[in-house]
Amino acid sequence: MESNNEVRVRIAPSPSGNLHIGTARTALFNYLFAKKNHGKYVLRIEDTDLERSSQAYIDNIYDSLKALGLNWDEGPDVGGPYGPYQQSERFDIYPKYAKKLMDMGYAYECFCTQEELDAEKEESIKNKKPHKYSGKCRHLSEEEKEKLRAQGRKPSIRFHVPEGETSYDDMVKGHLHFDNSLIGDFVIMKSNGTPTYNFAVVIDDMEMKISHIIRGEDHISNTAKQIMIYNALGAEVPKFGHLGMILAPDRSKLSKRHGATAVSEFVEKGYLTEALVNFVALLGWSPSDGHEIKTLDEIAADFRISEVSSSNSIFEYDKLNWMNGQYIKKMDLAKLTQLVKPYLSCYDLSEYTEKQLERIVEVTREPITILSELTNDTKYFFGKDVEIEPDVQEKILNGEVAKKVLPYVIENELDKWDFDDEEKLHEQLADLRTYFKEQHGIKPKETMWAIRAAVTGRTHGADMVATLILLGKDRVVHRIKAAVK
RNA sequence: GGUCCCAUCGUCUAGAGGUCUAGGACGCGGCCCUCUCAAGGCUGCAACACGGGUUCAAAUCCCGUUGGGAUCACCA
Repeated sequence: MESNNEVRVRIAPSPSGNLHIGTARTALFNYLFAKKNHGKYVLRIEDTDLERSSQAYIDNIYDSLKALGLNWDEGPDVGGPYGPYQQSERFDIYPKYAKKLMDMGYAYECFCTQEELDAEKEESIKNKKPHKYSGKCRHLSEEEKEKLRAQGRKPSIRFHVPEGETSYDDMVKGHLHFDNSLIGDFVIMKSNGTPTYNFAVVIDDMEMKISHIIRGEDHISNTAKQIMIYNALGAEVPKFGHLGMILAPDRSKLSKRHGATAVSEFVEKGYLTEALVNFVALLGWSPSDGHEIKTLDEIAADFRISEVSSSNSIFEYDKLNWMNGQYIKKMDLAKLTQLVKPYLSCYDLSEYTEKQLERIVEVTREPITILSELTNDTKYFFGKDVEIEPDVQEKILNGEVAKKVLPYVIENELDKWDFDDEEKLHEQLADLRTYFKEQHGIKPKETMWAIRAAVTGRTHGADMVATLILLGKDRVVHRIKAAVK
């Protein structure tokens, strides 16, 4: 009895593209549900459509899921008691069930050609009637079937939809019901001998003992069909829960033209997987304590599927960016430095030691929101010379303040500055500010601007003391002298 | 078009008949801090789609309207 109560959920992506952020959210909610209920979380690859599936996409799905921390208990790579976990390796089991259904009178062979089906469809559209398969092959005699077969026709197998109503209690939407008379007899086995999606999922979920199915609400209409198959097979119907969709800001389906859609694309852009998971969890779910920055484990402990919002939610970058920034600020420095390196590949990293690189990341990480910003934000650390922004040249370096400050610094300060001692240099700069404020009435801010402009070519950037020390005396002297010329 | 789902600030949401002159977060404005950009602290702006009911009382329940979404394949 114990095994019957075990919570088993699954995520069943189809490898016809990289792992979509929406699929990632579905995976996350399944994972959370499994964790919260001490159940198993299964990964199944639905590659029934061999034409569109590829190994590269399968690898992308594995990598993305792992990067997000959504590790599965059973799956194609790790195995498990109910394998295989890849549909293309399960092709021999579906016909058995199809035959069983036919023997019991729940399914029948359909010899209609695509053309005939299309004609039927057009006819009903013309008559403004909702389209639905007529069921004309339902009562073919053995002789008729033989005749059709002799013509070389390969039959598909259709499920005979019973009369009445199909209903169930959705874990997030509540009670749902469907009028069976609106559903035509649907194909479960294609004429080429492979199962259709609706059939394969049911067989697989049944054999894999899936207890709860959490998925996007685009599957609601499939649910009726699937429940009918479970019932025909005399199998226990799992519990269903349908999540609202993630929409783009224009309320359409999230697609390429809105920017990144695959988890791997977000990662390439410089989003941290921890932030991605956290953000996506907040689409439809909210923490009971109001504290939104949470680890996967914390979210799992607080997760209740019944409290998930049943409406769609819009994917806005503002909050994702903010959250990503929060994670960047808090992340372990050594780890972050490694993550950042790919974005710094255009520079000669050998100019600095590993420790110094870490320091560069440490002092530049503060204002950034995505990792890729660091490419530009660390630019002035590299190379002997620095590129001065036109605006900075004009407004700062050509200004009166710079003309006073910079020569003074060259004359009286550079040799005194302590490039090895952060505290001392900090004081020396503070003294310099005080000096110009008292002697020339120049604001502290402006004094620093002049130096910053000369050394970094910009008006803002990392902490000045840290920057000077990192750059080192040679570069600083060179750059300040170059600026006064 | 048929069917189904959904509807609180711009966005994500809290809210399960009275505690709501509707709370939080992001974003936006202001102030403080400050060598800059940030961060942090304080603060301001901003929503119950509309119309009917039910009830002493409705953001919360019911009906309708409108709007949005999904789905109607031998794709998954």
